[in-house]
Amino acid sequence: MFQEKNRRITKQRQVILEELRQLKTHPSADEIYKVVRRRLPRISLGTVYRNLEVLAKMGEIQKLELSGSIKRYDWNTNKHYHIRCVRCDRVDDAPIAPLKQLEGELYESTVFEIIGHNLEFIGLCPECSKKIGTIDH
Amino acid sequence: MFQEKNRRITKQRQVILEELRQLKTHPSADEIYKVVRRRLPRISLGTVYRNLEVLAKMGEIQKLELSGSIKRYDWNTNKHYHIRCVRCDRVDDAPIAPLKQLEGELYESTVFEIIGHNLEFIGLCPECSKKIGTIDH
DNA sequence: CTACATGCAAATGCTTTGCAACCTA
DNA sequence: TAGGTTGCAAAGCATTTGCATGTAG
Repeated sequence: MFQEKNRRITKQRQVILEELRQLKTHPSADEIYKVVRRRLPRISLGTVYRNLEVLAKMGEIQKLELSGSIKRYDWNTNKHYHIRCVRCDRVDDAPIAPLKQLEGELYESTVFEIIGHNLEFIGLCPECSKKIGTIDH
Repeated sequence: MFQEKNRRITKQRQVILEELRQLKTHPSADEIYKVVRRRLPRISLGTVYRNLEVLAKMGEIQKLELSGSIKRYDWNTNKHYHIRCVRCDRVDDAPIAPLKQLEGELYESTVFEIIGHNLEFIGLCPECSKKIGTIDH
């Protein structure tokens, strides 16, 4: 069901997973590529993308559904929320418990079949906050 | 403050705004382009993008912060939530009141300076739900 | 008149894909 | 050895940008 295809354990796949788990941040494919390349200098960006996709499908990692133009990946596969810096795009976990009753509230008032929800906070990280001084743009 | 520059009322800008308000959906730049081109055949996609940006800065429309790879625009400038079809990317309003206490909950437990939040529901629109029959992929 | 705006095309940034060579099970 | 996987390069797609020309105020 979850594994329609025979997945293989390749060096590339292993290292990508290890490095992502060690980072403990929410890196983009390119950030993962840069780190992994230290151990596997010949790896290609395409392979990183393909493996992140595969690992997500396997349930080993989580592909984040965030606004913004780049995809990010999370070693933590549990459902949780995030907060993103509008200025530098840094992403942290948002320490707030999952809202379980939300989807039920919507149930009777939408024609959609609800699958889930994403909650994302927007803000300024300490560094950017310092640089800007105040929130105005 | 909101209008650092002298904005001009051009034919293009007018038509884009009118058409967006008439659509009452959550169109992408390209969808708006297709519609506007019926009235202004020589308009360019670049102009559509530039004007959507300007109109959003002017507060006439809202640029939506949704996950997924394309930006969408909303004639409704009030804060509200959305539900997006995972399959066809259709976006509807989510009829649920804004959660006002959310950001306060986070206030003490994050190092970020919170600006706001986005809540997005994910689901299947009636059409896609019919086609698929069930949620499994 | 003079900024701001437009059309056009080229460029950008992120992601995906085709393909031959290469491995893993 | 069969079929998934890789590296490489090219393609894809949404969006942005440079520039000469056009136009609103």
